[in-house]
Parts: sequence; C-alpha cells; structure tokens
Amino acid sequence: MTASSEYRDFVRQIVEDDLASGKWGGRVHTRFPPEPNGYLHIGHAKSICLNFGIAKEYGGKCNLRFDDTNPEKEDVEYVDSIMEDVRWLGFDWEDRLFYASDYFEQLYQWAELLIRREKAYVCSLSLEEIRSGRGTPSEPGTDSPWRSRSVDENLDLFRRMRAGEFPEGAHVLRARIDMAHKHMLLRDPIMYRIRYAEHHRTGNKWCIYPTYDYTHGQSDSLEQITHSICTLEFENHRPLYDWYCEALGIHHPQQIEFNRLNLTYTMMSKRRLLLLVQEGFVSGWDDPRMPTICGLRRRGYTPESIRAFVAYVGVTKNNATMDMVVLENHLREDLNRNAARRMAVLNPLKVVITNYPEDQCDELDAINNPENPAAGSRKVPFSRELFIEQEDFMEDPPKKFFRLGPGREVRLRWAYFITCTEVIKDSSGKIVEIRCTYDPATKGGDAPDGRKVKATLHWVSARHTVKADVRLYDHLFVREDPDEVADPALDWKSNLNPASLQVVTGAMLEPSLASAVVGDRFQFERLGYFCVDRETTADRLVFNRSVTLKDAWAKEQAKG
RNA sequence: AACCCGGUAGUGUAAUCGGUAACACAACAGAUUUUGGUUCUGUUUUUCCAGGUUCGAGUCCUGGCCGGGUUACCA
Repeated sequence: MTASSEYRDFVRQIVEDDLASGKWGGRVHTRFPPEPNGYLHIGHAKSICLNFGIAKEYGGKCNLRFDDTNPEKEDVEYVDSIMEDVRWLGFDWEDRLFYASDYFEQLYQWAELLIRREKAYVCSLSLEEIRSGRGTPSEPGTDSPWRSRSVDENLDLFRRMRAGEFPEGAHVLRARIDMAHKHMLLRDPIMYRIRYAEHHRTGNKWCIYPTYDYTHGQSDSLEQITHSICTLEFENHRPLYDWYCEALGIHHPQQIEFNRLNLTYTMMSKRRLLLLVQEGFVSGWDDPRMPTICGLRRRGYTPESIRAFVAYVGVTKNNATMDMVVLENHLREDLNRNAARRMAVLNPLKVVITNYPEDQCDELDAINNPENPAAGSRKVPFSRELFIEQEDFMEDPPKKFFRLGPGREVRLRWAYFITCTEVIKDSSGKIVEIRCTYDPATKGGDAPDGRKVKATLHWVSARHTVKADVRLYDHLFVREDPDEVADPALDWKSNLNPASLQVVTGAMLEPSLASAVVGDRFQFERLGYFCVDRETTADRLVFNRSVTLKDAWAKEQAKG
C-alpha cells in the first residue's frame, strides 16, 4: 500500500521523468509480450496491469505482441487463451495486435545488414562445440574458426540456410561481439538457428528462426515502443538488447526490469504448470486450484480483485513472495461488497421443530447483502423439518462453543429462535436428528423481550431444498514454498496437497439458488464465497468455493 | 566461480536534495454485530554487519555478509 498519494513506483518514476524531459517527445508506448507457449498466470497479470496501466495513466498506448519465435513450443490454443485473459482482466490493445513472426522478413534483412557490417557470421560448429567454445564465467571463450568468414561467404551461407539447403544444427548465425566478454551472453550469441518446424502463423515459410535476443528489441523498435518493461531475469539481456539496437542504428527503447510476482503455496513456472496439466494432477489449465488467470476466473475471482491485488503488491526490484492470504483478502473485500448472500448447508443435520405444524410454511424476508441495501431482499421458506450444519451442533460443547447444544437457544438466520430439546442417535451412537422447539414471537430473528442468543445459524427448509455438488478447494501445495523438501530424494511434486479438492455431493441449498447460472457468485452465509462452475448442467448444479470467510472459531480450535 | 541485481516489522511496500522510520496485511487484545463475516479501537514487532563522512545516515563512501538471476541453437 502506498504511504502517500505522491508515491510512484520506480517504473512510473522513470516514465514521468522522461515525460518531463521530453526524451520520447511526450510519448509513452509500452507492450505486453507473452510467448504463446502456455496459459497466463497471476504473475503475468502483474505485467499486464503495469504495461497497460502505465499507458492508460500517462495517455499512451500499449500493444499486445506475441513473442512467437520458437515454433516447437507454441500454439494458437495459447494465443487465443492469452487474448481472452487480457480482455477479461479489463485491458484493450485496440488495433495493436502484433506478432514477432510478422517481423521475420525485416529481421532477416537486418541480419544480412549485420553480416555486411561484419557484425554477424555463419558459424558451422556443432551445438557442443559452440557450448564449449564459449568458455566459462571465469575463463574467456575461444573464437570460432568460422568467425572470420568473408562477407560474401556469410551472405551465401545465410541465404542457403534460409533456402533450406542445410539440416538442422549444420549452421547458426552468430553476432560477432567478443568471445572474452565478461557477460557470457555477449560471447557471440546466436541470432538464427535452423528448425524445420511448422510455425503456428507462418507455416512452413521459414526454416530458420531468430532467437529471443535477436528479436525482442527490434520488435520493440519497430513498434516505436518507448519503455520496454520486463521482469528481472532479463536484466542480463539488456546489454544485448542495447547492442542490437545500436548495431542496427534503429529506434532504441529503454528496457526496464521489475520484480516478478511470487505467491506462497503455489508456483508460477509455466513448465511446471504444464506438467501438472499433462500428468493429470489438475483437471486442466483452468482447474480452480491453478494460479492461471483462467483458473482464478473459474475459481470465482473477479478482474477487479486481481487488479486491486496487483496494485497492492507494488513494483520494485526485490525478490518478493506474497502471502496467498493477501490475494484471498482482495477477493473477500470485493465479494463482501458485491456478492448476494444465500444459505446453503454442506453437511446436513436434520432438525425437527416439534411445535411447528406439519402442514405450515412461512415465507421469511432475508436481506441479500447487509453491505449494500440496494441489493434488496428475498423470501426463504421455513417449515417443520430443516437442515443445519453438522458442525453447528455439539452434544457436549466446550466452553467457547457458542452454537447449538442440548438445552441451548440459538437464532436461525432471518427465522426464529429455537431451543434444542432432544438428540436422536442411531444404533452406532451417531447423531442423526435433533429436535427443537421454536418461539413464534421471535419471527424474523428478533426477540420482543430483548433476550439475546450467542449464535445465529444458517439453515434450509428440508422439503424446499435444491441439491448441488460443491467443490471445496485448498492450496495446491502443502508448503508455502513447494521447492522446500525434507528428503533430498523428493522434489516439489511431493508437496502437492492431496486434499486440495474435496467434493461435497449432497449439499442442500435454499430454493432461490435453483436459478443460478454459470459464473454467478454468492456468499453462502457463514461458509464463504462460491460461484457456479461451468460444468453445471440442467439437472446438476455445481459450485466452486472461491474462498472461505475468515473464521475466528476455526482459529480458536486450531489453538487446541 | 565470473557477471548482473537486490537486502527497511512475520509478509509486501513507503520515507523524492542527508532531517522524528511509516502504511497495509498478518498476529494478539477488546468493542460492535441477526454471518465466530463486516466494521471500529488498541498492542506487539523494523533499517544485514563493520568502519567512514556529517551537527545529523535507511539514504552517501569503503569493506564484508546474505539472498536472487545468468552461465540454452527457450522466452
């Protein structure tokens, strides 16, 4: 949270300074450049909010550009999902949708230019030879024997690489920089490799593909980007980014690196998330336990809550890990204001109101959202047989348990005060039903004589019930840091939480929920926030628990 | 190991010429409450270390220490 309204994070500080100095002629132009090799996650949301947010705040523009230079890992499935997720988060690239692959011809022409300027050469060493020739951080590399090929030979070879005359791995194009450079990255980095792979956009037009380093800065340059904002791991690449722009003499944006977002009890590695999907640890990229944007969306997160969270976490260069509770609190804060309240019983315990006539039924007024009077109210039916939550009754309650017990009186939300008179058990001793009396004078939940109860319970009328499956989610991993393993023989997968999904099949809902449609969000009173899952069908309602309510009783119990 | 980047309450983030170390969340205690929710009040806890410059250092300098990134024909 910001201490004062004057505060600007260091990236915005740079943007404002540049605006003040006129460095870019008053322009602010950013871009969000995902590689379409996976689904976007909450970490990308930070980058999206930063790039699109800065553009919006300073009257600039933000492009969406797919960094699609590695056809072997990329796919249109990812392209489509990324566009959907960016839009869902509330951002708009207008007519500025670009692909690095759109620049392949230009990039190729620039490569020939660098060859002519003797700043690039075709190297015919094997992968292994290149690797060993690069040296180590403490020892300089050795020049490739092909480093001094003539311009004409390089041009000829490079053109034949493009023409498909050589097998994969036969040659690469390298920048001629310095094999003794202290930055390993500047020891004649690879610009092009031969790949006979079909590209999701260019098909089989190309068999040579530019590397990230040779592509990214030039793409920024072509789009007249001013501030190229990326995460910290690209800090090492900045000298190369700068080198290509300078060597080519083209518009040279400023690369600025910020810290990526990490969260406890989950992970952001696209590679690992893909593995969770492929090996079936989760049901898909949009499994509600995944930190992906589509997973969070299906879980019931709102774009507003994600944007607020991202604004809250801030932008610095520190390595930071946010507590998952902070993300959850932002959802709670949003939904507390905006989600309608409903009553639902997950683990039903039958209650019979012995002094309530069998054929009678009350239609009681229930307020939809105490935080928002405009949300109005609804009717809930009350009858002789009800369900309450099993956890709301204890035969022999401890001191701090305020809910129902033998001889105790509690309030049923929006209904009546009831007093427990009898406990019915089966032959094994399990409680199967409790009997209560109600006080007709307390209709609506207020006692005219001013008497107080210590608890208010949620409930549903047995014969008016709507049934549903409810999926209760917990952290994907049992440890804050999934990489922390007790036994060195184990890896992060051993920290997967076996109880991260619990399915309740016989949940009893109040009748108004029968008309809920996919995506609807509710607070089930005293339980948490839930949304209607996309697997809901005409005869089966499915709810996902987005987040629990804070639970002071659970905390008290945990103390032991 | 070399290069790059960081180190401020438990966590994240402020302190904008070098001028009283603060905010949020978490934790704890209490008040209110027809959700053990919400709201409100209060409490605990902070500048990695050692020197130096200075009237004064989280901020500047020197040297350590610790953490992260990089060492791909991935991005």
